[in-house]
Amino acid sequence: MSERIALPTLLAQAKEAAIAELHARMAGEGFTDIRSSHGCVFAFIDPEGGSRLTYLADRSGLTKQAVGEAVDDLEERGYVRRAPDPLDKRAKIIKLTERGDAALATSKRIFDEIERDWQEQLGEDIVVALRSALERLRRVGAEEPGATPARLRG
Amino acid sequence: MSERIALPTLLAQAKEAAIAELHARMAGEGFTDIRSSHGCVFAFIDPEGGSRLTYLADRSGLTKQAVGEAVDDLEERGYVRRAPDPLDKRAKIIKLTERGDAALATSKRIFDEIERDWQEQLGEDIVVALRSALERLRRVGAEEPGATPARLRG
DNA sequence: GTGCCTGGTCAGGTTGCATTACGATCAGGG
DNA sequence: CCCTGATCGTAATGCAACCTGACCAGGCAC
Repeated sequence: MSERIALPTLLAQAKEAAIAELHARMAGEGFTDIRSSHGCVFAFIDPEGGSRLTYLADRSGLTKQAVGEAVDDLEERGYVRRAPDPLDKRAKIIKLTERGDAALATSKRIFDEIERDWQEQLGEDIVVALRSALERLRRVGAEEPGATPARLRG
Repeated sequence: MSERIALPTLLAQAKEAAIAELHARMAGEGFTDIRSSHGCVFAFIDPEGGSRLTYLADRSGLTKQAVGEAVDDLEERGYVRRAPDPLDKRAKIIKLTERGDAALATSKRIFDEIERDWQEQLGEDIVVALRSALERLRRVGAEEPGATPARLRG
């Protein structure tokens, strides 16, 4: 109780804990080669039709180069593949492979599980309040001129 | 509304927003040369008697080398200095200079201001609930075997 | 003393980004 | 139909913020 810990510190620790938990459980289910930096792909890719690199970069707030590296990595590991875009010969569509699809589904399930675990440990109302507060914060932040860097997940 | 955004993403965005705001305001008050990576020092140093490098490394969850680099940087910029430890000739005590003290005080004030801003935008009860939830999460997390990586602030 | 532990530093490597520059393609006038 | 300018992805390069491993000086126990 002695010291009031700064909010960003608390936010960062909570995020770190959740991400670490995610990767631990992903590894436990056989996805041992997925790293946080792949999050910019999984978090925003269209599971059905795939997405363009530029789209993923926009959404994640990273540069095309950074996302391109993540895609290279995921392609090597068999989670995605690059297909030509029939509408634009410059562009490529990044699509999930079967394995990539499984990884995405698993990660989504684990996120839900973690949130439920937190609810059990803290009480459902508290976690609901936490989510609600963060979502509101996101909305008011989006309206401001500074814009959001976005990022995350994996 | 369509998609439920993962909690870690929300946490990360909130943290990012707060940290960016902190540095913007710090710069506005003349502290233009403080970066996030200096946080491991400011967040855990004893403002009165100073702290050892090893202590800061422990608390922040970083290696001695990483914290040492931050200290080097802050020393060059005049925020801290290394003094010999009278109790142990191997050790050095990292102490805030006058300027470092001012920077720490300013950052604390700004953190409070940001939290109050959030309260105005979202409602006081919501931010109080947010803080409370994060603090509880921290406490249950600390009890687990995985331990906390800690980190942050600046 | 001898031997082990600990505080800090030095050297070198990796990761995750950014900036700049580029060839290929598209889209819209003249 | 070509020319201009924007856009898609890539390549090269650099840098910040970390890490691991090796080391020395000093403390501590026997």
